[in-house]
Amino acid sequence: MSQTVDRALSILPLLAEGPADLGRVADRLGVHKSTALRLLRTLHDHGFVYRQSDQRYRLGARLIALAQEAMENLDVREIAHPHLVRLNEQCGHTVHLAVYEEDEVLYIDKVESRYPVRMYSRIGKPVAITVAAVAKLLLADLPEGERRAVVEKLDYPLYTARSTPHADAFLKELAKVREQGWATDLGGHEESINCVAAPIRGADGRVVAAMSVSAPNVVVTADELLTLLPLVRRTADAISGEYSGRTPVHHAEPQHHPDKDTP
Amino acid sequence: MSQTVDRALSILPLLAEGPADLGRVADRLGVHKSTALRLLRTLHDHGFVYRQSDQRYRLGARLIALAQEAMENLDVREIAHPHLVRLNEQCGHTVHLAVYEEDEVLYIDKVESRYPVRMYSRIGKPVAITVAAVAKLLLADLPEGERRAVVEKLDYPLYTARSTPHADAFLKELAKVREQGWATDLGGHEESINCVAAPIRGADGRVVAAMSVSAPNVVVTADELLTLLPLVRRTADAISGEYSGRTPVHHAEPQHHPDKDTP
DNA sequence: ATGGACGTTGCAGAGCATGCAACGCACCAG
DNA sequence: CTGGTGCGTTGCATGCTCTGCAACGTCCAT
Repeated sequence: MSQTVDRALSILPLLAEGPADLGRVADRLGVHKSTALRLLRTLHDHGFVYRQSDQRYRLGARLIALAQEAMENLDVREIAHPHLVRLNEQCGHTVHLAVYEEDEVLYIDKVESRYPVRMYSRIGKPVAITVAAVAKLLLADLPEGERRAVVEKLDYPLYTARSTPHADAFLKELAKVREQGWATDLGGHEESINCVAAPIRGADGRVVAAMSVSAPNVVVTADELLTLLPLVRRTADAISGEYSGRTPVHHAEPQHHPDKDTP
Repeated sequence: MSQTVDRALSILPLLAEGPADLGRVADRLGVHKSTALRLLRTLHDHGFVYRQSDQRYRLGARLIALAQEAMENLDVREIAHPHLVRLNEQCGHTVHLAVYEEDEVLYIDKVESRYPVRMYSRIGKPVAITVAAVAKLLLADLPEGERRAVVEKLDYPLYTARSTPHADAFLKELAKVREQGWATDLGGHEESINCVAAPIRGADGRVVAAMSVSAPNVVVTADELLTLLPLVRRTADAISGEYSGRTPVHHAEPQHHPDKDTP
């Protein structure tokens, strides 16, 4: 809508690929160098880009700080975190928390597995939306029309032989997931990794987030993982209760939340 | 430099404080509602802001994803991480990694204490620059002129009785730190928390990052913490060596880095 | 009903971003 | 030393694009 801002914002994903010099930025934007320079300067003044010693531009610190604030403000995350930790203490596996936002599903919290074999994922990274168990739960709860629209325009990469192959299959899966109130990903993203997930609901019953437990085959089989389902669901329900204000919050675990930072 | 972009970017920190509606954004920016609307729309199209169900605007998912990429691109972080983990395994305390960037010092990695009493801090949050041990190391290494300039324009909040009170004291402290090659924060930020920190240097000897071990008094006294200094310095030196390409990288620990994400 | 609060749209005017060309600078090769 | 090339930077005139206004639609509370 606003050309100048549009161009400026386009610089950021570009720099996310790695540092770039002025000429490169100008080229990629399709504008004159002087134009790119002024945009970069403005971004720089706000701390969104940083000029490293070799004069090339990188993404800046303010961006990281802002994103962190954005996550802190997600109150589901704050409420859920102790529950995720407790679940991890009980089962030992990696626990994820994810939300849906405009065609993307995104991890907003994670507790690492206590087993030596861990999986790689990261907070803030968009999830493989067509296969992830948490994504299924979040999409399954969208209103019919929006769900169809989103599902239609997705790509369906075949990560493995068990990946969701196309929109139709995905819609069927979503229907099943909505029906049963939980979801799995059995080797759909990586052959050897299984997940089981449950939804977190707000006061109005809408799914506001989803959580999952993931573990590689070498640690537990899919069947064994499924035996954790009741526990996962109970945890998710507990979070739902607290989030929607139904459950009085009982601080069971050693809390640590004076809002201060320390070196 | 560019008015439009400038205004648009100013919206983001504003939204970081919490969700805001159109009128509020327009007021805070000092522009007409229609102007604010168009800026917000542009930000929205790029995923930097998100419109929640009550029509108010929040920071969006792309921002989080971008910041994550920005951090991944910091190669010090990648190299340092396994070392930080190992250090944490050895001493059990919270380990931090921080860098300096344009008048700010910022945590870019953290390994949580294994003791039940933890401290609160977060990756991405600017550090209390006048007292943090890592900040002292990073500032101490700036060129004379820049260091003075930065130190002069800082605020010196008195978090505790031991906080650095003013610029002069800080300059003295920095001189000492530069001299000895390591730094501490003994209750300067929070009365009961002590830190000991060491610098990580690039091939040219410049300090590129700093790491610290922090622990509350109730777990170890300041003196006990200081006995960890050699270990902290060795760790920092190991990272320096690897970062500057002097040390052949030996993958000692169970690595887990297929660049994929999983639910 | 009716007023107010809020988001949205079309429009005309001008403020502001744009591209150009010229400059400064570092680096390299001759 | 000198000419050349590749970079970032600056001043300026042109006109595109952003701006504020006013009017409209909607929702909600009075």
